[in-house]
Amino acid sequence: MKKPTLKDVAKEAGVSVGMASRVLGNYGYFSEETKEKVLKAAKKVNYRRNLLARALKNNQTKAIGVIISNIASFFWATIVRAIEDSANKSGYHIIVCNTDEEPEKAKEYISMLYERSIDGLIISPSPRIYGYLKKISEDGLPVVLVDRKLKGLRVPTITVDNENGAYEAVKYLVKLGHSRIAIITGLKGIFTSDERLSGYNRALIENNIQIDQALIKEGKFKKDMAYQITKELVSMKNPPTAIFTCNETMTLGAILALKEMKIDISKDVKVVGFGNPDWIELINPPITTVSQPTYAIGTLACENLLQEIKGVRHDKIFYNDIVLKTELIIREEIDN
Amino acid sequence: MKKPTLKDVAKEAGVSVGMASRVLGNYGYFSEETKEKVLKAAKKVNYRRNLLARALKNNQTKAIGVIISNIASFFWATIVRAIEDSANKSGYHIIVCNTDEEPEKAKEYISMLYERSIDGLIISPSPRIYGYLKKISEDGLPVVLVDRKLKGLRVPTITVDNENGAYEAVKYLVKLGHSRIAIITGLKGIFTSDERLSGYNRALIENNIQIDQALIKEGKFKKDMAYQITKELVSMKNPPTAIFTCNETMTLGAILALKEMKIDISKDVKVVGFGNPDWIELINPPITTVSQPTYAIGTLACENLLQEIKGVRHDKIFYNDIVLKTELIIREEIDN
DNA sequence: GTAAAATAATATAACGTTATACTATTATAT
DNA sequence: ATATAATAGTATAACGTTATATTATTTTAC
Repeated sequence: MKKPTLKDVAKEAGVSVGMASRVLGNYGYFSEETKEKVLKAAKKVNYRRNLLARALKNNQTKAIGVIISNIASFFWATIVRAIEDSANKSGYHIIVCNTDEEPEKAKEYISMLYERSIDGLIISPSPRIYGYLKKISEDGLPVVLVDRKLKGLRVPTITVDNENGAYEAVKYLVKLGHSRIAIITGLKGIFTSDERLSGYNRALIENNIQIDQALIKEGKFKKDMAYQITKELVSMKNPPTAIFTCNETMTLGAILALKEMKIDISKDVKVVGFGNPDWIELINPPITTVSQPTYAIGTLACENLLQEIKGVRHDKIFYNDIVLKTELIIREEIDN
Repeated sequence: MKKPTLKDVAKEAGVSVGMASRVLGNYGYFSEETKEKVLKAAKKVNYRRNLLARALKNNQTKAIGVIISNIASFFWATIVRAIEDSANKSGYHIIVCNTDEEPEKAKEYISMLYERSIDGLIISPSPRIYGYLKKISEDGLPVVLVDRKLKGLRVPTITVDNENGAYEAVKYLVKLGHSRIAIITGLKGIFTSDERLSGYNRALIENNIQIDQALIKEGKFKKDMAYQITKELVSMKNPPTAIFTCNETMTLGAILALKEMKIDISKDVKVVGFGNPDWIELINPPITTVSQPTYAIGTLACENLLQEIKGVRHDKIFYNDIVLKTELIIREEIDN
């Protein structure tokens, strides 16, 4: 019933607890004879080490906290999968926390993770928790930001070039002849939302297209909001001829709205989306999207965190700020 | 730098460690005066409890292991999200493990989770690890199976009615006039695969349709395999007029193959799929799918596990075996 | 007014490790 | 032959909690 401990192994082998620990941990001095006795005893009593006790003693839990908005999305599920793969390889495990973009939830989770003595934290932060993160990071906890930067936080950061990704996408639409291009943005204030909006603006300005505030709508990364907004956009007196959606979920919402309204997305209203989940290929006629290397983002985030955990981290001036490239995947046949 | 402990609080408040623990834990006797001193001291030294130490002492980690095939899929991501929501509400956290259906990985994870002293395990099992699970469950670890049953394991189980779901889907195809219906199954031996195949068989037999082994293909739950198999099916001398795909990933693969081959899925080859992610709505013309209550599955799994963790669990004859209903979502206009 | 009961606080022993200090025995070097 | 170093092992003290036994004080009861 009760789990066997080192004490049980030691008793069975007829040695001290310390000796058993040495053999099983393979450090310090012990004779061949003792080794065999201990190993046999461990097997006999069916011993398994208690990582909890070890964590308390060694002051490292081999646990990594992961705070994101919502695992139930293609983007984050892929990143988290990559993080877990990478962490597991190094004997770490991850604790996944979903905030739904609510700062209060994030704070609670950070607090909980701190109490659980995680060795490091990977977080997709909102500016609202800047102070919290700053404190926790300066307190000595290794932190890596993923998908979003946070000005002032000098910690490794893995992002993609959102501004340029959006710029390329919108420029592409301009090249196709569009001048009334709407954008459905993410939640205002979030790094990726703002950067993608910047890219949108730059593409328009560079092409001397007047920015129309009526075409800039905040979809908050939500499918249903994008769905609603799309319907509204199309119903305008002077509707856009193209819509740029700022994440995959909103791309889905927009497409569903257009489909329902029987609008031809190859002619009447073109859609280009940020994010490239595998089901994008289902859209008919096909749409162009901005692809992000999601799995690589997760891997890099974890690898950088493990680096931080291992190495000298604080009072350091240099830190990684990795910006990965996006790729514009053009899917329609261009004949104009 | 170092985290403040109860010792620091006690020293600051001028009381014993035990007293500080009592006040903060709100148990046993303590005076109003002491209470205030301790609370003030805790705030002053910025005390945060150490859940690791508590876990070691109390012999409960408030950690739940979750072993699934792959979080990077709509189905599992939703279930895991539900589990996390439910666990978090009760002060638990989850450790997610991806096996990719490899029994060796599952065994390693179970071993790791055991060493980490999880309080309970939610697992989507393969028959290959029956022995392992049996042992660990009889050893006293609360276990709940999710999505798949395992004969002989007397632990709470949350599944959907796979057999009936598949039966209804195939019956629907028969009703539409199809008699050459192919099935792309999941990994052989896995509960859901076998049950869905059973439902397929029953629907055909009941309708006096000869079962043709050439139309039964193992897609192993993989998109690429379903893609390949679909191409092969269509290229047969006597090809099927309908395909039943056994999970959402394979539905995607099949549809992409048919699309690429320019096959009309409303006439030439009909597709009905098990699983109903939100992007299904993108498919044009629409297809019929079997919908599962994914979020509810996760919630129930976690709630049942928490029940097990709390209550008397062993030597018990009765245990929950919850089978949720699926729903056939018919999307094409029936005009024949 | 004294016994019993309730309250308040402390000291100590776990939980299962690992690291350190220490003792005892060999092996090596001069 | 003896000092030195390497080897083998034990005992003990942490890590930060919480529960228990213990002592001391106050309150209540009859």
